Amino acid sequence: MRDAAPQGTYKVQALDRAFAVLDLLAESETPLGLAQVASSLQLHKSTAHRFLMVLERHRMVERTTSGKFRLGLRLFDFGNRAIEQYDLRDRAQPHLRRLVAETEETAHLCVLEASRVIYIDKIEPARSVRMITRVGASNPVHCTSVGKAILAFLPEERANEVVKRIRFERFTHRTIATAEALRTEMEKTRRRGYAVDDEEFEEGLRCIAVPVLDAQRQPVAAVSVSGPSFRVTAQKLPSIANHLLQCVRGISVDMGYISSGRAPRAAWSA
Amino acid sequence: MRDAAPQGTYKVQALDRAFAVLDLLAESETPLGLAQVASSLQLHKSTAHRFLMVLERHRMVERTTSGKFRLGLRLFDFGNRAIEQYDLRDRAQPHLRRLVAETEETAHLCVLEASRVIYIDKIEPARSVRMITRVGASNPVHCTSVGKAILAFLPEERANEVVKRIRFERFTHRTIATAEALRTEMEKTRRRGYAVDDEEFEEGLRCIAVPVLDAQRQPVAAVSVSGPSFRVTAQKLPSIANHLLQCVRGISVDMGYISSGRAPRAAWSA
DNA sequence: GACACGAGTCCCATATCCTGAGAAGCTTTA
DNA sequence: TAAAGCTTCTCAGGATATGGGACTCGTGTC
Repeated sequence: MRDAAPQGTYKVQALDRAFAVLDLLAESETPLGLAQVASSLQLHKSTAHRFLMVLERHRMVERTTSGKFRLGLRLFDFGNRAIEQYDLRDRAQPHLRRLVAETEETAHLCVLEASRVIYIDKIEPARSVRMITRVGASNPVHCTSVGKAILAFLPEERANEVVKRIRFERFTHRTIATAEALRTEMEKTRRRGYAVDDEEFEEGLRCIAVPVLDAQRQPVAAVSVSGPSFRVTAQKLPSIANHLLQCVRGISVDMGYISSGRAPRAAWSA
Repeated sequence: MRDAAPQGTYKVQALDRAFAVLDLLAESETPLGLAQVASSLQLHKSTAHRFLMVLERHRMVERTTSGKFRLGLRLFDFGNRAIEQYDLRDRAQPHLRRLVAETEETAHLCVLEASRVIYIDKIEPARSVRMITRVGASNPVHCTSVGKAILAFLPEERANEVVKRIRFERFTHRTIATAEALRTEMEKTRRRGYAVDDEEFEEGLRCIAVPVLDAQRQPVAAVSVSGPSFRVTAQKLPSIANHLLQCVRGISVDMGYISSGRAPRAAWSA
């Protein structure tokens, strides 16, 4: 996950180093001192020091009372701006809330980026085992319901590009391990209209997802419902899928992708 | 607001430039092309190009289908990690929801940074004029109820440091304009136990705030209720303040700052 | 109380890394 | 078809970041 090797034709050493510092602080559970940063990244301490001072001036990092460094709130600001430009999140939230109220399980909103899905939002039911997912984090497409939901409805060409980039990492014994298996799964997903992750990412966790389609009928995001396998049973899937379909329909309307008047010829109606 | 002059003893030109690019994209309503970035920042186009490519590799910016640049989702990830370390936000949320249900006005959760308050979270009532505040944004302390709430309960020494750094920018004719006036206002705030922003930041907007105190009885954050002056009337202030006090009390308990058993000798009881 | 040690801060000469001129693609407009 | 505008790419020179090292401060050890 940590891409220490900043390959790529264009290079600005100082930037790579600065982001390495931010990465390090992001991964770390606790704030880090100058010496720790310097040695972890193999930077001379005076180099590390200068970077940290500059980052601090930009409020990208801040110091705890004990003088150690952690991520700064400026990043929080940037992050919110970044997501705002999508504005999908704001509009989707009420629909997600309703979905959670109906299903009493956790709902996620995700978008695709490269060959990973990023969690844009998460709503948890009042009483539930807290899920470990974190808004802002990302997971591989091949082992998540949201990933498969988006992938399945992407135009063949783009889907292939994504699949090409997947490293088929295994998480459980059910994780899809080959491009071939993934393709059959995609076919299945298209047929039934929703994607399922049956303990493929985490033992005991079952998820079901449906894509959000834009005006051009391209998937721009996906919504999922996740819960422990004993609650999210095979029998319940169609009913949950139904709630999901209503939910994404509402989101699409709110985003102005489809008019609310007539039922759209939805992907899942095919 | 835009600090084009990157003064400070430590300097890494490349970093200042990179952050200037991010700033620019953050401020911009629409994605920008390479040429626009280059001319706005007075960078040579090939320099701007290199920066954007590197930033893209780090997913700090991304390209729209038309090839223009906007902030990338990596920032969203970093941003979430940044506030996660506070974890105040997660814990405070249920209490804020209750507060909003009780008052039917918008609630904000803020922390102090330098001489500005940063909006960590915002909850809006079901039906209300949408407030223009944005989570992640910051405002000066001297003209916000949250700023004054925190400031008033800070140890004298630290409060002075903050006040020293304030540039007393005016927003309305009621904005506090001098350090002296601010100090009297602080005194008043301490006496009554809550801070008020009476159209000092925006005409027609009245806010009331109370600090969240940690185990050492230091203010770490503040919660506010904001609404149009005709609804948030002078008569209602004490009642709203009461809800606020209950709210921050709940937050303090959840954070483990105070035990829920006995009533704490609260700052406002003095 | 003296000493050693580690962590952070600061300065400066040097080599490295970034810069920006410019040329060459590519796309849009006239 | 030409021209203008935007983006991509290359390269040599010199501004700029680098890291050695000195200095300070705080903490633990004897």
